[in-house]
Amino acid sequence: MATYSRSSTAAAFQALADPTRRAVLDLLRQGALPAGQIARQFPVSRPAISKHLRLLRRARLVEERREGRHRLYRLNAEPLRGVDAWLNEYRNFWQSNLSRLKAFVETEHEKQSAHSRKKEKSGLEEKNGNVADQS
Amino acid sequence: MATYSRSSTAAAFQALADPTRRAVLDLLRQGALPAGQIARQFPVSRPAISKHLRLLRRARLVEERREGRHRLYRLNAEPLRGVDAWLNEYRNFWQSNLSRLKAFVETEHEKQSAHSRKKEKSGLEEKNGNVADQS
DNA sequence: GAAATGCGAAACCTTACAGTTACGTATTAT
DNA sequence: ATAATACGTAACTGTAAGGTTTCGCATTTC
Repeated sequence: MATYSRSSTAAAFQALADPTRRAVLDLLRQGALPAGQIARQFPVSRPAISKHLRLLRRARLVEERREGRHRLYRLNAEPLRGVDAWLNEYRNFWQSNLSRLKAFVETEHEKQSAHSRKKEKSGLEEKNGNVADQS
Repeated sequence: MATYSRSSTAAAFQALADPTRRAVLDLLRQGALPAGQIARQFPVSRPAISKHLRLLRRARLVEERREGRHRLYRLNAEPLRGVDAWLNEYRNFWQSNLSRLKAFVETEHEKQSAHSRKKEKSGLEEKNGNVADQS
């Protein structure tokens, strides 16, 4: 697909995929920096960083401000709110909550396949329903 | 770069970059599903979904369990904890906190470029220091 | 056993992207 | 004016990604 949703959140997700870009954002958390000083912190060429910055700017995760012959890049965390909101729907899942459910479903499954193997008719929707119970 | 950090968090970030994969995870929040039923919900071919699932599995965001001739995929949100942790460092930035700082820096800059343009010697580190104060 | 079902893997194509070097352009310094 | 600085852009390369169609392999069903 690759062009599914052009929301700013989607752009943020895509921008965050690259570890160098995440590191650039990490760096900018401590204050705005000119492109050159950013590039100096990474084992890649300046144009490479320039391109990362352009992508980050497209995702509105950084803002550029021309300052004489410098170009200062400043972090704009606002698009990360969308990322956070998406993640929010998953918070329940990584608490002990799911671990217990997971264990339950698995032992349940082993019991079933261990002694009554023949009546495995619609085991699909069954499991489906089970797991859905966690919400 | 593209092979910078092989941590599971990095893999998660990369997996989340694709909107289809995020949608698959959203779907699986409601319960485990076999590949076919997942594929049916998307306007792409089944093998395409298969590949997405493989990537998600590599990132440990889903777990596969063979169930007769089905393969059930279940959400595993645990790797998202790393994503959340990364994001955590940015939470302060999208609160009113930064907005005020941002406004301050900008008016400060306009004042400076408006009346004393000549003594702009090391305005770089200066600004740098300013913005760093937000932490 | 033969047919049907449910998938993954292979082979292939196209586009995106991270990286490079070389060049152009604007700004400050001399 | 000239040189140096600080960048971005262009052009090119290699590789990974997402997509498709074709094929093959288990597992049920008949």
